[in-house]
Amino acid sequence: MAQKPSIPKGTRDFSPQEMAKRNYIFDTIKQVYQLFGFSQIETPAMENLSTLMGKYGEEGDKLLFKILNSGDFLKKTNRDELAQVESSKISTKISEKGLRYDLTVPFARYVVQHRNDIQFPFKRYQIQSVWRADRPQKGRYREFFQCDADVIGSNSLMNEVELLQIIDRVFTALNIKVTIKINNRKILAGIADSIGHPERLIDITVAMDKIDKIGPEAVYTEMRAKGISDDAINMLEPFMNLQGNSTNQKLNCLREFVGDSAIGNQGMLEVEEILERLKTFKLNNEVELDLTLARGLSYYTGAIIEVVANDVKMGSICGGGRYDDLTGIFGLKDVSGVGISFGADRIYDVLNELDIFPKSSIKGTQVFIPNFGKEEEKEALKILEELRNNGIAAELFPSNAKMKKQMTYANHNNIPFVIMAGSTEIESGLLTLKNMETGEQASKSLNEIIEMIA
RNA sequence: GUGGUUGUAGCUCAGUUGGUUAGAGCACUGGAUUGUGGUUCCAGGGGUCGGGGGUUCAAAUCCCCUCAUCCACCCCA
Repeated sequence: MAQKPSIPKGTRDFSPQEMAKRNYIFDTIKQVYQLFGFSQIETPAMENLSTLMGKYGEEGDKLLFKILNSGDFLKKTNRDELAQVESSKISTKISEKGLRYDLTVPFARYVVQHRNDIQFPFKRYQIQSVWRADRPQKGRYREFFQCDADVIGSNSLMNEVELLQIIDRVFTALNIKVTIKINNRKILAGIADSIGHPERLIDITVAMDKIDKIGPEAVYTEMRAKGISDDAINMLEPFMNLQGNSTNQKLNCLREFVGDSAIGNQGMLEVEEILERLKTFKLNNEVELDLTLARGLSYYTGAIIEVVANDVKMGSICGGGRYDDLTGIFGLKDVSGVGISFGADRIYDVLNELDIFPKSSIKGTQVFIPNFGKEEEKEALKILEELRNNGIAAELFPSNAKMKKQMTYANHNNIPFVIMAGSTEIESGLLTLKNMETGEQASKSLNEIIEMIA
């Protein structure tokens, strides 16, 4: 048993059937991205650690997979440091690269590096795997695919609106009912401002975010533990009970509250404009202003977006937001970007749980031809060629195995039609077509068969 | 990082208060059926019971350690 091979925790193999389903998701997303004028790029699986560190907050840094330097990496450390046994101190000496944690930061790096070749605003999409050293559980993997679309080099809120439309279209195409939650970091900053804790923005919002799960009292307790004063907590109370109110009610409450905070006001105006512009379009899913939506990634500065499936219990299946200064860290100032990311693996799990993968998404070989031997094979190859020329996916068994074995192969691979081309068929000129679902057989010419299946 | 769950055949799992040679279904191989799969019947191959240690005349079963796994929290896609 100890000899059994395995793969690292949180990673997965994908069987042919699973790949067909996954490709259906990727293709759907790709199609919508292209429809909105985004073009594709790819970046390496690994980045320099200096590119990745410090971009995702304290939690994020811990979850980075680091790659050990090649060669005798311990040479560069000195004995005193090693003796301290503090991995955080020596890790920078023995590891200079890491696996990418998301696609947004590598993209920001890409933009800075290729700024001379890019015509702004730059609309790119990217579908690649990312790695996080999290503990796996339901809907959470250590290696998973993100499908990102970002617009960089444009402040216009039209980008936010378009991204929301993309989200709506993708989930409509996939037949998943979702709630699109939006908020704005500037509103959260305004709230933190107004209660006199501008520096505790993240702590406050992360705690508020949990109100649905743990209730108001527990939220207050957590805030007190983080050093938020009772006065400030009291001021926050009206927000705790907004859940479920209409967007207008939320905005009204907010207007009173952050009216004298410049940044809060700005955020409110942005949200209002986005919602106003969205009215032009008929969306199939609800867009909800969720003032407790925070998102931990530290680079967001404006709009933030999160999508949850209505009918399945699962973490967010899509998220995103605006980041004003991500490229600034790499030396390109004043370039604002906004993007979204679909979690393909969670979407897969949702589709599976709801059992709504369309049958057409898992279509494989249409026609199977058993191999009857050297002589018959020649004829079969001609038929095969003709079928393929007509766009019909077809295959011939590579060797003259037993009929039972060959039929089992066709059955196992869900191939709907089998064409028998043995000596009797070759003599008569008519082929035997077997429908594997009904078991019926009929003599037909190749042309008739092609017409029927194509 | 914190808390819990479960480890028995390729897969899903039975296995009584510790007691002969550890079982079933599915899958696989062969046959009934040498040109017909999915249904049926017959036969067969497959296991250091996660690993190590302990208690006992005797351990899959009890105890300790360890590894793995899944789930929840945290965080997120």
